[in-house]
Amino acid sequence: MESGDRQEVFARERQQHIALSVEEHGRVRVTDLAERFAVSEVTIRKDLRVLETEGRVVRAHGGALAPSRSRAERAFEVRERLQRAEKERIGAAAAALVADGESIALDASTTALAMARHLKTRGGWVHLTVITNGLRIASELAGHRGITVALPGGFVRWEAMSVVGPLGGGLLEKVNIQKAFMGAAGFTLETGLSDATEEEAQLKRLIVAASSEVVALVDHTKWGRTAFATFCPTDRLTAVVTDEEAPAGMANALRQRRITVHVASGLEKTPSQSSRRSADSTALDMPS
Amino acid sequence: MESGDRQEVFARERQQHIALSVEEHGRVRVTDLAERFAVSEVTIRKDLRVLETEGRVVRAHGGALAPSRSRAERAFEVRERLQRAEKERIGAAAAALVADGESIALDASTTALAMARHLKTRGGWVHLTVITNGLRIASELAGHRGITVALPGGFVRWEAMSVVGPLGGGLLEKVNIQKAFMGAAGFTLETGLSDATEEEAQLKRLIVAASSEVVALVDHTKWGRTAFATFCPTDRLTAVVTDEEAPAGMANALRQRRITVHVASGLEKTPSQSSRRSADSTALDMPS
DNA sequence: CAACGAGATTGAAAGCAATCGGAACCTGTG
DNA sequence: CACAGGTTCCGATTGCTTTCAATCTCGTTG
Repeated sequence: MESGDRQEVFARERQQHIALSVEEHGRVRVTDLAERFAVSEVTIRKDLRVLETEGRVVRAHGGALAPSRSRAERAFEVRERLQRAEKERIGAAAAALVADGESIALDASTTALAMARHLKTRGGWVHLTVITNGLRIASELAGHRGITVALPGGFVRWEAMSVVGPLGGGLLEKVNIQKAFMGAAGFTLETGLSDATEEEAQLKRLIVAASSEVVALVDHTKWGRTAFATFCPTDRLTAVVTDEEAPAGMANALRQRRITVHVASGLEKTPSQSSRRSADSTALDMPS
Repeated sequence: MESGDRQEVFARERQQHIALSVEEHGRVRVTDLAERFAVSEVTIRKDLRVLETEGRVVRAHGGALAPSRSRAERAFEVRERLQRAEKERIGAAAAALVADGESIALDASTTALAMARHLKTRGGWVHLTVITNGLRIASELAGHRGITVALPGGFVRWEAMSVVGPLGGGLLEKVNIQKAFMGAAGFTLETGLSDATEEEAQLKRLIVAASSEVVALVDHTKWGRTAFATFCPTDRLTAVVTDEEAPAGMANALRQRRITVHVASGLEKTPSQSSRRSADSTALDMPS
């Protein structure tokens, strides 16, 4: 950019070339690109980071690869990777709150997916009914002994692999749900649980309305944030499952409102014998 | 691939190859992989550990195995393999019958899944609406430019990864469908299209009722067989897409009833320029 | 028109993290 | 118990992130 004989090459322009190169060859290396465009490797890495957030390449140590899967799968997997460890723990703790014979609802969040995997692993169900608007969750749980899966009807939102829309009402108005386990994009005391899109929020409101109890599944990054559309006020919540880094002040405020706060710590390792009674080990007491 | 002139391969890339290898062969051995990628066995074991945490392989002494798929996935895959080549061709021919701007319905059959894959590949859609009760199809088509996917509500039948049940009515009573593409377990002139379970047939009847035209997707093994529940009488059919081995007599009888019979031969290869008019190349004339 | 500041782009440098394989040591399997 | 196979720890190397400052563009202001 500074001087010399090179022609002007805008950053954006260079990124396009990199993207094309990845498309063509399937893989590129940082060192090669730096040489080819006569810029530093730092700059190339910045370009790759931009392209990665756009979903056009997948970064790897030393370079980048062409994204293999379809757009929907990619978008979903990116979200799934974020705070994976926390979601895993939250999912395990939430799964422990479910008793055989219940009817529960799960939304289409990645945290609920983690929970579904734990329900699946636990096994031994005689009659568990799961209502979900998440295609991934439905696929995951289908065919497991003792688990019945129901989906509301509607349009498929590929960003979340979820079913939304006014058409979905039919099922949700007819069923009774004991506990709804809901992820969210934001969670504050004042606004409750909120999500990024109105259509997703609409369907979640229906789920909430059909449920006796509502359990929020929110890792610490969701606390204190507000997303576009609220679908569940704080007072409607029965319990909140979160991780250790959630702000203590807000957690205490929730307890004062008689909302149980389950903190899923990374320590508890009871994969097999965690019956539904013993597993909420860290509930109700949070250090500091 | 094997050795010698090995180019720099990113760790992530190598892991992808290992995962593919496991998927394909069902099992891999550490020593083989170490030789193939010209890295130490320690490194391969680290790769396998990563892939295991991602759930893509299951480690074992000496190597790794493909993760045992769920009952639902196994059942589905078995059906998918049967007459795969025929289903592939039928799917391609059927996809050629779809025009941009239409609303179509697909059932949860594996033949419809093959068709969906062709719709996806074809691309260039501006506004195609697909109503399906197949979870696999919905997942496959979601997120593709110009394609809107809708699902009826209901319970998930794991055997077919389909949505069934009386609750699903809501959506299907409100929408208009131009063409319904329906697989079947049996097809005769007298009984029409039939399926093995009543609940699946119930939902298909709703789809048929909501559609202007009905196109049957039936490979030759379905002809002349009758399954438990009929969901569409022969006279309701607009067209039938099948393969070359379908009985000529029955095909002619269909044509006499003014039902178009498309025979998907293995020869035609018109992936790009097959507009909706030209694509029924083998329709209406069946040799021998 | 010069001066100024906000914003974008770039890369040098320093510190951090991932990758890899060797070696010592542990473990599952026959 | 023998031993192939696995784990853990370590250091070397390479690549990555962050910080910070230099440079350039562009719009605004005096």
